[in-house]
Amino acid sequence: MAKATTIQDIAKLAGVSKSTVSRVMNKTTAVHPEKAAAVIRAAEQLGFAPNQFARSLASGRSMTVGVITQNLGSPFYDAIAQGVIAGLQGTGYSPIFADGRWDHVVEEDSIRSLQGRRADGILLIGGQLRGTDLKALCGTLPRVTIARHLPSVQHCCIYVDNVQGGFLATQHLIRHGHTKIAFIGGPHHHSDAKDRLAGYRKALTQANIRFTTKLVLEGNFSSASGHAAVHTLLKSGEEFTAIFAANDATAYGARLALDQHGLRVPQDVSLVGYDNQAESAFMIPPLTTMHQPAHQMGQAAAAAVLEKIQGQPIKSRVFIPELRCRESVATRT
Amino acid sequence: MAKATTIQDIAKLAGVSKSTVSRVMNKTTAVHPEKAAAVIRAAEQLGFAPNQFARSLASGRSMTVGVITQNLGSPFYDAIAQGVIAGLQGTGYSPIFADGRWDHVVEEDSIRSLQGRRADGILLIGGQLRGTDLKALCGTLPRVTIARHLPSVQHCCIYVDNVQGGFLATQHLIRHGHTKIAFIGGPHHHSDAKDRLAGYRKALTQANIRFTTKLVLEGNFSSASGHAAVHTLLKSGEEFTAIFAANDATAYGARLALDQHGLRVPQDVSLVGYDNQAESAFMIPPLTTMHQPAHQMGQAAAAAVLEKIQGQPIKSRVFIPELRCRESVATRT
DNA sequence: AATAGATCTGAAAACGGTTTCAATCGCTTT
DNA sequence: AAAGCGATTGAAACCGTTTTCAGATCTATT
Repeated sequence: MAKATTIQDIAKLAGVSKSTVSRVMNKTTAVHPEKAAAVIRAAEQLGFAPNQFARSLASGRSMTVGVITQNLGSPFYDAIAQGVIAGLQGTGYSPIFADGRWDHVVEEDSIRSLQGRRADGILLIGGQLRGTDLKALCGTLPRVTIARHLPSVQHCCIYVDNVQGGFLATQHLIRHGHTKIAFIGGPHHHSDAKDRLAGYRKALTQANIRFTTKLVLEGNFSSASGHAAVHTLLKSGEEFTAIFAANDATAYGARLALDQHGLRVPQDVSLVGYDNQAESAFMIPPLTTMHQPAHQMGQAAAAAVLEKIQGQPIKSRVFIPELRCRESVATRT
Repeated sequence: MAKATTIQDIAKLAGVSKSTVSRVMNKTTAVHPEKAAAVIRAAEQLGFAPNQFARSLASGRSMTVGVITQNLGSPFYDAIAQGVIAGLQGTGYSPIFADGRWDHVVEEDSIRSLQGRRADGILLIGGQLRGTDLKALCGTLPRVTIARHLPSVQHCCIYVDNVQGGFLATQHLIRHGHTKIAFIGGPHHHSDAKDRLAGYRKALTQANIRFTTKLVLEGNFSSASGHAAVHTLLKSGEEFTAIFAANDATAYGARLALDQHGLRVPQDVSLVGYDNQAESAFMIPPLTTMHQPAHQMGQAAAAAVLEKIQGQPIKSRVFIPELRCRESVATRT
């Protein structure tokens, strides 16, 4: 490509010094209107796009915030990312995304790389990093904000209460008269999955329903795992009248398996999902599920990093998922 | 944060010059093993992360490729993005994403910003920019690669053949004995939507089936629009035995509307989607749809930019979507 | 033993901006 | 008319690397 135009070229064309050009571009100091106009004209004429690298190097600010998210491509984390993008819109800061893939090694690499890119702030969404590691990081790193529940880092956590979500979903089923409720969870080491399971147990306990491991199946948040789980559940012979799936994708798989076994939803088996994925409203029947304010959360997180970058202390904030009642739950008579 | 450690700090600690440190870090020139070891030790001890800005500024290479995609959050474009990420993995280049949102103003802004970030290459996926604008861009910009069909820019196009896709889907329906096939499309100005419609017409013509506008509905690629389209279609009284929806999301909406009107799929109405979204395999019944090799395409596109950055000419490449037969199409007897 | 390469190495010049500092200018104030 | 002030301005330093260039040290040849 042709050599990019620099501040210097503009200075020459407009007949001023490069300092003045810089001032016009950043509006840091008043310059004579006439000269300013000349500079702007020159800039337009030459199609000037300031070199961000030089800019950041000189100013020490990168105007970027690094976002480490998990499972890019999954509805929940994508929605958060959208929220972050929206929250950063118009603030002059741009996000740089990195996928932690729920792997603390990948995560550490990403942080390294973000560090190299001199992100002004870092947003950690979910992930496997242990509290102690995080503490260490918080010391050396710019300004970290965490979208995840972490007891050891009380301040600066923004998260959605997964145990409450699991509780609410299960309670909804119980209120419709169900007592034999199966739970198809996520990987057992996954914090979201663990929390939702905890919520499920809490609801059972509160309603004096005996908890049995025979009704909890391990999935991996995929439709295929939901499908498989229903097969093994059915084969086990354990009775159940409802299923709470740890996410909507799992619920889809479960629903298909049920259909293949001639079981109707909701007449024979009630089904509740988690995530309120866009497709859920159009399932047959439309799926009752827990809505997570992911977009809102992303925006809140973005706002929080921004505050933190400006040196303000930020407050923790927890979001509560809401039940979206549709047609996949029937009353057990 | 504490001032980041620089190459200079390491030089001092290791007792060498910063040039040497740079050489060790980049392996550009052999240095005495002993000194190299000292440098590495020092770097580790100080937790050194090279400042990418300084690096890029000095070298003139940013080691990034800007990718302008459309509709972040939609399955197809997300899958492409994943492919691009995969294709860039391990090459030393990182992607910077910007969402063009199918709006040429946004698109131009994004290109501007990417220009400022001195992306070494630019990948344009879809979008509204006109051929002439693109030509202009190709002149001034680094190395642009286009994932989209553009007759005016013959070289360097990577795309999937949407008219062939539309043709194949419609043909599948025709082969199953359907002649009254409704088409629920996308916005009429959307190139993908237009192409799929063209494919639909082509299949009809080839089979000597009269084309009628009464059977083509305009949607916007959302489930809600598919839902609405089926309502208006049914109200119109126009007969039909099959629906080809321009994407899977639309098909989901259509399928629910059909169900609400007591129409069974596929016994009463056959349904074909487009995209092979992950959820489609788990619909009731599993949805027959056109699979687009989005991930592969993303990888191919990434490979292409890389080649282009290295100054090699790249060849255009067109991908053909494949039919994924599932259970939403029945033979019309 | 002298010389030509071949290896290493450090000094210094970019890279393209921002920012500090001091100087100039035109007015207003005494 | 001299002094003081605020508004503008340019020169120069600096940000942390890479990269060129030339010098220095070794090794191998004659």
